[in-house]
Amino acid sequence: MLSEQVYAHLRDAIMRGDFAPGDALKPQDLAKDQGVSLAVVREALVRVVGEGLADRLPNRGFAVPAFSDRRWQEIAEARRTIEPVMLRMAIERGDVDWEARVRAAHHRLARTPAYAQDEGEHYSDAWAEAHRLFHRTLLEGCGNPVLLEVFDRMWTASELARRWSARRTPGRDAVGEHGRLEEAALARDADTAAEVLTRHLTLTAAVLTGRTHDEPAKET
Amino acid sequence: MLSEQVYAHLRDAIMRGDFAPGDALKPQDLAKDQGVSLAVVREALVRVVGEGLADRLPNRGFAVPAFSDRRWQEIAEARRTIEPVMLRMAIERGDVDWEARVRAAHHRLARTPAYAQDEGEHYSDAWAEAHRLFHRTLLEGCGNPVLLEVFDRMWTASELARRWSARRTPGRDAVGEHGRLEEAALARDADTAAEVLTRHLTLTAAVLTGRTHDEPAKET
DNA sequence: ATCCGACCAATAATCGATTATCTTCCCAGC
DNA sequence: GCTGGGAAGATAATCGATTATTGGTCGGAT
Repeated sequence: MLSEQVYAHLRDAIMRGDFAPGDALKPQDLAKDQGVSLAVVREALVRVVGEGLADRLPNRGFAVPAFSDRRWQEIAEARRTIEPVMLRMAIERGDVDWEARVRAAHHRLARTPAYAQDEGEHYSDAWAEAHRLFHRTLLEGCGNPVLLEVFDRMWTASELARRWSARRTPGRDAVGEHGRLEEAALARDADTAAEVLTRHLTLTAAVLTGRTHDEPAKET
Repeated sequence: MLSEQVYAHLRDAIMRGDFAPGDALKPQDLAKDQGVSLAVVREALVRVVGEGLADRLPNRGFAVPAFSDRRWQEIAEARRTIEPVMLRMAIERGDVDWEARVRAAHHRLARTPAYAQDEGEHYSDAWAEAHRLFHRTLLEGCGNPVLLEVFDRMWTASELARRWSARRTPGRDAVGEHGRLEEAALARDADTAAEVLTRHLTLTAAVLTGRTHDEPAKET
C-alpha cells in the first residue's frame, strides 16, 4: 500500500515543519519527489486534510494550514476542557498496569533531553514523542478509545501549532510540572492532578500566545 | 468537484442505512452506479474512512463498519463525558442570539414528527436532522469550534449506531426530555441541564444495549 | 478420503494521459 | 496611462487502462 507510506511521509513532513504555513502542497511536485503517481499523492492529501493537517481549497489544491492565534487558543481551550476530565477518569479507573506504564513513560520523558544541539532552538523529535507518550499514557487509564482518539486529534493540532511557534522558554519548569502530574495521578489525587494538568496546559498556551509565525512576539 | 458529491452521497447512504454493517464498499460498483471513475470514488471512500463511517482493510478494500456493542457503549460514554461539560460552558457563555437559536431549534424539533409512516419503524430523516440541530445548537453556545467538531464526530458515530439498532421505544418521553433540557439551559441552571443531558444520553445508550444488528434483542 | 499446492477469476491499487479550471500577463481600446 | 478582455501556461480534477494481490477452487499426491 503505497499511499500509506506517502501519507506517513507527508504527515511527518508537515509535523516536522518542513513546509511553511500557507505553503501550497502541489500534487505534481510531491508525486515526482516520491516517485509515485498523482492518485496516491491525492489519496494521502485527502487523509491529511481529514486530520486537519492541511486545508483543501476547491479547485485550488491543498495547502499547509495557517492557524490563526485565535484558532490556537481554541485548541488549547478544548484541551483544557476535555483532558482534565479524562485524567479524573483515568485516576479513578487505572489499574496497576496503567500505573507501571505511567512510571515508564515519565522515566523516558525525564531522561530525554528536550533540545538537541543540532536542531537549533526547537524541541527534539525524540523529546516531542516522549512528551506525547507521557500525556497519552496518563490518559489511557480512562479506558475509552473514543476519548483517546479525541485526545490524539487535539494533540496533533496542538503540536503543529507549537512546532511553528515554540522556542526555548527559559523560565519554564517542564520537568517539575510533569513530575508533579505523575505523582498526583499515581497517588490517586484527582483534584490535584486535574489542577496541575490544567495549569500545565494553560502555561503551554500562554507561551504561544502572540508568538505564532504570522504575528511575531510582541514587545509590549 | 465531483468527489465532493460522491462523498456526500456515500456518506448519506451509509448514514441512511442503505448498506448492512460489514458490507463491502466496492469501488467498481459505486463508480458504475454514480457514473464516475474509480479515482473519485476512492477519494470519497478515503474521506469516509477518515470520519469513521467506513473501515479500510489493506488490500481488501473498504467496508461498512460493524460496530460492536462495546464500541457503541464507548461512544455513548464519551458523549456523556464531554457533552455535559460543553453544555455548562454554553450556559455560562451563551448570548441572546444563542438563546433565540435554541428556542428555534427546539420548536422545530417539537413540531417534527419522529416517525413517518412510510419509513417503517425508523426515525424519519427530518426528525433526525432536527434532533441533531437541537443538540448542536444547545452546545454551540460554548463558542469553541474545536469542541463542536468533536461533538460532530461523536454525533455521527452515535447516529450510525442508532440507525442500525433503534426502533420505536414506546416508553420514552423524548419530547419531555428535550423540553426540560431547553428550559434548564435557558434558565441558566447548569447543574440541572447537565444532569438532564447526562440522563438523556444514558437512556439513549440503554435503548441500544444488546440490540445491535449482530446481537439481536435479548429476551431475558 | 484428506491435505497441499498451483491455477484463476475478482478486485484493490496504481499509473499515465486527458480534460477542466484558475492565474497571469499582454495588448487593444478608451 | 489606465482598464478590461483574452490567450497561454500552470495546475487541479478526472478518466480509462494496467499491474498486483487476494480468496477460492481444482487437481494430484499421500
